[in-house]
Amino acid sequence: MNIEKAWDILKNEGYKKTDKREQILSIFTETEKYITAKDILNVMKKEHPGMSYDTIYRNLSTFVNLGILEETELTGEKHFRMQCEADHHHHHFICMSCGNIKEIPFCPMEVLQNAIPGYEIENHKFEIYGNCPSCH
Amino acid sequence: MNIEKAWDILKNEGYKKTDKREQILSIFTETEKYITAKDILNVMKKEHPGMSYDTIYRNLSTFVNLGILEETELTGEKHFRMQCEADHHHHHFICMSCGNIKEIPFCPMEVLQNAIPGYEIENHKFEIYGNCPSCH
DNA sequence: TTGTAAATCGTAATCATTATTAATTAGAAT
DNA sequence: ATTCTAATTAATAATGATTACGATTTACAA
Repeated sequence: MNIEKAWDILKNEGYKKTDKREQILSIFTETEKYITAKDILNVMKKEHPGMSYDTIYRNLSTFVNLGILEETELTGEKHFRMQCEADHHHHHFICMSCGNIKEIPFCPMEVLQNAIPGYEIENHKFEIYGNCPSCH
Repeated sequence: MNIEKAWDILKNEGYKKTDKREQILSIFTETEKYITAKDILNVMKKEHPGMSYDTIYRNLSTFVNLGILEETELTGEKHFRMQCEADHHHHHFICMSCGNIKEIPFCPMEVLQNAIPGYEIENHKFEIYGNCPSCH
């Protein structure tokens, strides 16, 4: 996902083009990591001292709903990152030292469904934490 | 895990036997579901109107540290349940209708480590949500 | 250029959780 | 049984993330 694609989606859904949205999106293009609402505020308030949390949370929520961002819960806080381009379903390894992520080309769901017949799987969470090779 | 076993652990670690702890533990023995601090307060304040959140959170934290309870993060809240007796590592299917859980006799970690050589896995989260056969 | 709905600001409210202090209590020692 | 002491609890306040709200500003279509 890149900024142009994000704007295509936003425009298509009738959302307006604003500086704040542009800036929030650009922050996400500059990192691979999962970041928090606070991280975004810290960057943005340099240029816009009167930046409101409402603006950030509202837009993050919009972006997640439109599939522009993906969201996960890490140690009690919501973390966000750009939705992956990948057309295939996948999961992430999250490095606890540097915060970078690695795509895991593997999903245990097919195997799993056979293990619990009769159970209707609607969603799943599969995240792996540790240290990446460069932080090892 | 049952109450007697829990008290063995607590006594062994020097914790005192109190009514509040007894009651918190007994609530957990009466359900398979993951429940919140608030759920516990709601039950306990019927008998002890002046029940304190501090008591609940402090004891939940103690119980988790001693391996009496297990903890998970569901929709932004901490949820708890009795630690499984099972001596083998496993995961849970969580029914979104009735809240009951089913043990999944399967963990994708062995397969996974081969898929990302060089990455040091320290922890993982693997939870499956959906509807169980009786809620289907 | 103007009108209007959308977006933002500034701030307050909410919700879960943690911390603090004083009072109470379990269990050991006398 | 009584006393002592550290552990536990009650009551309440503080914290931190997130959500909500009224007033103001802005994007953009007519």
